[in-house]
Amino acid sequence: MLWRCSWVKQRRKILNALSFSSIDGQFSPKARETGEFSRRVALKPLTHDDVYSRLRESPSDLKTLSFFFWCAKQNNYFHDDRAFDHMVGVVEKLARRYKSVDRVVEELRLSGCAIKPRVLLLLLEIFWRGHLYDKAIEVYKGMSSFGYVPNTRAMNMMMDVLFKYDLVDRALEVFEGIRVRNFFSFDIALSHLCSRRDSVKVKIVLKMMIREGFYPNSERFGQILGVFCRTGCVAQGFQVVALMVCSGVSVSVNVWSMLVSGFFRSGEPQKAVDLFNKMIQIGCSPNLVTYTSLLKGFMDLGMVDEAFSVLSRVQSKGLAPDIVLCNVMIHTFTRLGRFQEARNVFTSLKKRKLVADRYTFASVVSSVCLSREFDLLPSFADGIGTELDLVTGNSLINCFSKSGHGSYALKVFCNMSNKDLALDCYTYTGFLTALCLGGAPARDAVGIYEKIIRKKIRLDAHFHTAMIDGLVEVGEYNTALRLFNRCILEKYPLDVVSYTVAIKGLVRAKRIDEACSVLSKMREAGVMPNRRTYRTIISGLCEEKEKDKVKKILWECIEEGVELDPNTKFKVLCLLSRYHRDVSEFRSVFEKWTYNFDVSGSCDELSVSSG
DNA sequence: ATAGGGTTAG
Repeated sequence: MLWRCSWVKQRRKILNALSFSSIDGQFSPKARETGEFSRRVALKPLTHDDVYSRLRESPSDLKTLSFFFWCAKQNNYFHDDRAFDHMVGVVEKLARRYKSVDRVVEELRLSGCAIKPRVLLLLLEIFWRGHLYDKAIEVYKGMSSFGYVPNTRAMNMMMDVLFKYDLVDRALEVFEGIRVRNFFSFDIALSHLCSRRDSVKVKIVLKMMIREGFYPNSERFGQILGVFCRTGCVAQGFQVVALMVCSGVSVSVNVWSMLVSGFFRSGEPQKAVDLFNKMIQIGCSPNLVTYTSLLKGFMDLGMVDEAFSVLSRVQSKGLAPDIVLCNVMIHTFTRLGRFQEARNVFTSLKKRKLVADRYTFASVVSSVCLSREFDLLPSFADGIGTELDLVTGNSLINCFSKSGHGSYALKVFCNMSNKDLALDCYTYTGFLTALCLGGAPARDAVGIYEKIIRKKIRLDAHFHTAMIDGLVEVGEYNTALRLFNRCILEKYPLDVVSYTVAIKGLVRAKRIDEACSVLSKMREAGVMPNRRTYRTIISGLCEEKEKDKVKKILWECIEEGVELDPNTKFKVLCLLSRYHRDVSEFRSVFEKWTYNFDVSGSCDELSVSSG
């Protein structure tokens, strides 16, 4: 833990170095009362080396512990890390022998050691340092049953333990219960809340901390800034930078880079660019990380030209791309459908003396999958046996199942399950897709789907949609729609794709009226239909020659400003052109359509390349 | 405990 390395430790070192302990040890009457230890030690100055060798030589664990407590009681003597670390093994043995902490304390008492608050506090600290958190909790509980009110230090430790056990609410209860919070109270809370990326609680605790007159150290400041920038609270990040300046922490390139990516993440590219210019203005030169943030930021917002200008800037600066930048480039080219260029970056890694990592692998797998160059897959099969992380595994499962290599996909899934990874909805979605495409009986797939739901992990719309779509694709319309309706009832997350898939099922089942009612239901639920939704329902209606319904939905589509694909437009034209009155009603719309046909017939291609 | 990066459905 970092917080031990601060000035408290320094102070102890100084005090110990000054050897006040020797004077106290010799003349304090209390020391004489403690018997054996005092007679042996008190005459000499109490040094860390001395204490350590005595701790090691001590014949019984109980005696060792009593001696440890006795030393700690001496004025201005503070145990060093070595002594504490040694005691971890000792108390571990005692706890094992006596089963419970209460019994250890009782045995201590029987052996003549007075049980004072300080004793329990030290015991707590030993367990805490030794990561024996269950025992630490026992000591803490024991304190109150002895009638001691835990002090700030004890409560700090307990809060830390509760955070480590993921008991955030209880940890914060302890935090709030600390009457006089010190720097460490805040620092521990902030460090845990930062690693949990809980920007809301970080905000609250940081405010309290400053109100009570403390400032985070530079490392914690950086962490806090990182959390705000990553969670879309860049405005707060900005305020944190102001605080850093006030408390004398230097604003490094890292800080600027974080803010740049933070502004992009919050969808404010102009502010990111302004900041970038500002940093140059004040003489802080951007590095590869800053450029990578810019590149990624522009790409995420579809500002392709700007993104490429960043690349040429990197080139003109003579900066050699590192593996992260190369990974971003592979990803960028893939998203633009420029698969060959993505491949070129990948093959250039060797020349650049860079080593591909799991990010590279995951991006390349997805690139191969999107480019449908499945013949490259066998080379990935080697990866199945190797160390897979969650994302790479997910990427592989997805790629294998889409390319009809269901058995490989299942192999990866099994591999991941055996590895004690926290499988997420990507994994389960890929798994279900592999099952459905691999021809598993619908009933089995649904059974597994329901089992996964019962796991109570966070599932998203993709997951449910994959199952429903899988059923639609094998013609199990009734089951598919039953699951879809249950999703609505249970308020499972559903998105445009989910509704579109359900409409597809209804269209295929020739239940056109129900398809139309799902369309209006989705609007009521606040989910707006997109081009694919309209394409699905309008093609269905055209096939059924439902002229009037086509007209109604076409108007809605036009009103919502959704542009149909050429294929669907053609179907509509075919159906309606037979009726003069309808043609005249839509004349202006149709004219625009035919104009667009002439200008660009490659509408679909564009939509593919933009993801 | 990390300044920047990777995976999904029609």
